[in-house]
Amino acid sequence: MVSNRPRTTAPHDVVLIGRSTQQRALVLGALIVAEGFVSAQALHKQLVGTGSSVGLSTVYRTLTALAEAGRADIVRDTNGERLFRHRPGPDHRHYLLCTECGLSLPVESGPVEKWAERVARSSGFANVRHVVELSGICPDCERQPGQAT
Amino acid sequence: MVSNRPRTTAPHDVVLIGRSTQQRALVLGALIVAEGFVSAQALHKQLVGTGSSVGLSTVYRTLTALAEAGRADIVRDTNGERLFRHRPGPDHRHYLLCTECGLSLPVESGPVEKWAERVARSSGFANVRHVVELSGICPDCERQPGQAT
DNA sequence: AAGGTAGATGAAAACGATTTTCACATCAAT
DNA sequence: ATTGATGTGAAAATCGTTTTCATCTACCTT
Ligand SMILES: [Mn+2]
Ligand SMILES: [Mn+2]
Ligand SMILES: [Zn+2]
Ligand SMILES: [Zn+2]
Repeated sequence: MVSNRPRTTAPHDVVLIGRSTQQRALVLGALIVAEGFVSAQALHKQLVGTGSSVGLSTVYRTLTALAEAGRADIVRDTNGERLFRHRPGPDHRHYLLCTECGLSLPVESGPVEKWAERVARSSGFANVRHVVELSGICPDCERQPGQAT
Repeated sequence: MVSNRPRTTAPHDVVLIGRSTQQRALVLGALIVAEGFVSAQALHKQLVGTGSSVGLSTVYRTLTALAEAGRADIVRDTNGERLFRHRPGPDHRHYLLCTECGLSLPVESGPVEKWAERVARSSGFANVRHVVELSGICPDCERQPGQAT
């Protein structure tokens, strides 16, 4: 039983999905820096803008893989576009998202978790998932309309 | 002040969005008969199959209008496809949806409504909406896998 | 019962996000 | 270094949905 821990270290953290490539490190790094929900396209534009050219397909593939590995959350905005957010810990959260400026506020979700579990148990359904998204206009945007990017 | 109530009656019910046309009656009728969540495309196929040819654009337009008028609920399935369901009353509900067969079960959502309202109030956000979707495998589908349409 | 017109329809094209293809590059184990 | 599995990316394909625009129609006014 020889130990075989990794020999290389990546900028932020080692990508734990498949091989460790430069592109995956870049995407993960950008996602972490983003500090909130971002679309694959926005992330791609930003990467290209910074000179770190990564293919759009690779951005999509990496984000999808991260989400499947539990390292990213996904929500859908009103247009059906998927927004990704880095999830540092293993904890599952819900956010209140400003539809004007994109600000996302983690909210206390205990009650809704308990409710979802109770409904799941009493229904007889198996493998019950839930999607809970709150959205509105944040105080800042409410005060100064039409200031968004 | 002369009263001007409608002079015609439609098969199921008068469509209360804009003009009353044959196509809208057909779409609404099909949506009601569907008895659950259906996609615009499925509804269109069914209408064409029954000989009642209605344009796909019209199906989309009608369903969107119904939803905006509060006469239909919309959920997004995992692929991002929109599913519509007729809403008879003015009450707002949430459903537990079987991802295998499409069965939808209305669930008791009092706690989640209260929670959403409390979060909205304490956040300072304006015009807060919520999307709450539960999905899983219904007992029947759990028992006999791969029986779906 | 016309006539006029804002509103509705539908076939086809446009859209836009995401996925797939496939030839080529590169990671990592030997 | 060799090598085979894996990842990459430009371009094309998908696919649900929206838009366009020429044509039609519901329905209000004469
Ligand atoms: Mn939750
Ligand atoms: Mn609700
Ligand atoms: Zn805001
Ligand atoms: Zn089922």
